[in-house]
Amino acid sequence: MAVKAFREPLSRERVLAAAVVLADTEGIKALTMRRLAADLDVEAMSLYYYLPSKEALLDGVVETVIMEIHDAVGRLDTTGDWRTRLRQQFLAARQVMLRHPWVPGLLGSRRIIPASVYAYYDGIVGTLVGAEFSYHLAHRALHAFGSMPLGFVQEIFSPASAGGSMEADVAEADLAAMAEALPHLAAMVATGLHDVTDPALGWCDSQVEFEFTLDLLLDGLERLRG
Amino acid sequence: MAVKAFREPLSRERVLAAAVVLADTEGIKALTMRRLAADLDVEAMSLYYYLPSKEALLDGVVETVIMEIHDAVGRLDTTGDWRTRLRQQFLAARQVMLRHPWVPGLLGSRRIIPASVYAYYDGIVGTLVGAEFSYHLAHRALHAFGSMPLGFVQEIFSPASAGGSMEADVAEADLAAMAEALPHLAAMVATGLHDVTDPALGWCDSQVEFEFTLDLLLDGLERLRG
DNA sequence: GTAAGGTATCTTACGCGGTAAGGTGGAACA
DNA sequence: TGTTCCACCTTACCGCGTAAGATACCTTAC
Repeated sequence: MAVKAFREPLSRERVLAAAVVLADTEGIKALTMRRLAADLDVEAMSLYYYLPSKEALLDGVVETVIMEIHDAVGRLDTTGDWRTRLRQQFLAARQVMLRHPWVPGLLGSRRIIPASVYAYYDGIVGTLVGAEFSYHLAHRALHAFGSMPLGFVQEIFSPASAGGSMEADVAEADLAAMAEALPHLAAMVATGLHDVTDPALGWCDSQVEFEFTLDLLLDGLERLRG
Repeated sequence: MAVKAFREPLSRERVLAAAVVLADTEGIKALTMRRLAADLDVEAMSLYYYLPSKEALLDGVVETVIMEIHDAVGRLDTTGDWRTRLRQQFLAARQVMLRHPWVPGLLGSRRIIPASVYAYYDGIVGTLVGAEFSYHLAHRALHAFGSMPLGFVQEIFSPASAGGSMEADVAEADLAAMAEALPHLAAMVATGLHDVTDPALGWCDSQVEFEFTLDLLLDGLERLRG
């Protein structure tokens, strides 16, 4: 008689957690129902006992990561003025996103936004109006922040799934030819574009770039405040 | 004898143009090889004579839209200071994007960036350094702009494919319950969030929001310039 | 003990997706 | 009159999400 291989029973949480791990380790494209089931030592259709569809799975995965951000933000201390608090908060979110570089793309494809996102943004509005922002300006601020509260910015060059940095691309291309066709970009690159230690969430999305843009916005809003 | 139905021969350009039209009219999900072929009165595999893969098709489609932006920007007059020029330019790009609301999502999923994008950004750098920006600040500016040169911003709420506006969502939900769980957001909505005439590229991505954020960035950069 | 019912998982099968491999008709050229 | 090449078609495969239903196991009731 073979030893019965007991396995942890499934659950919505276990499935979602495994989905996040799978996306983290092998990319979002590897996240298929069959593959996820295999990772859980189960058949694909068994997942449908806990999730009605793949769309629901992806929604759940997004929600899982949002919760991770929410938790990270909740652990921050809440002393300091509005700028300090939001700055800390967005940077903490960014640390979470760096662990899940496939989230921005996925988030952009969702049709419905989990309630936890609304709760998260509600807190941001609370911080702003608590600092004498009008609701009107707070609303504008939310738009201006874009995806920064969630820890990322739209990156045109080299999305998360790409391995190559611009430096690599440039190295591949003929630099001389580039100087001819793209004189200004070539000059910019030549002027020492980066030290390139932290490609992180896409091309050039280093800590300093994120912070620069964030501060640009915070400064501008500070001037309009009150 | 049946009348021979002559049809325009295929070409890469014709395929790409048809793909853009298909995505515009029925959404990016309808853009499959079989469906696109059917629209062109051809079998799916025939497309592979002009394009090596679906990925290449999508790359080509993106490139097609970039060219459309490039052309629109090329028709603008180039008098005025750097702010005026870039502002005009980004707003012109936005008009193109409004015709192709599926592009932001698609662009985010591309692995390689068409050369035309680099050419386009080269012009922006040219404008900036021509206005006494250092290359360093010009680089920062490019990052700060994010996807604005291409005419859109990262929209967390309600991506392009979604039909619902936040107002609709809010109307569906119990407003009283929302006031309880999300007091600040509820207050913001109550304060008359929008007139909601132009949902356009996603939730609240109205012209005024786009311009507000753009001006916030341009103002900040102007202060750092020179 | 056994029958009934519910819970969690598996089996099978379908239609649709991208695309590999190779076929075919006609025009161009020898 | 072949031969070649171009443009398009036919067939087929595998992986995907998932509908429908079977099945093993565990309770609970009698």
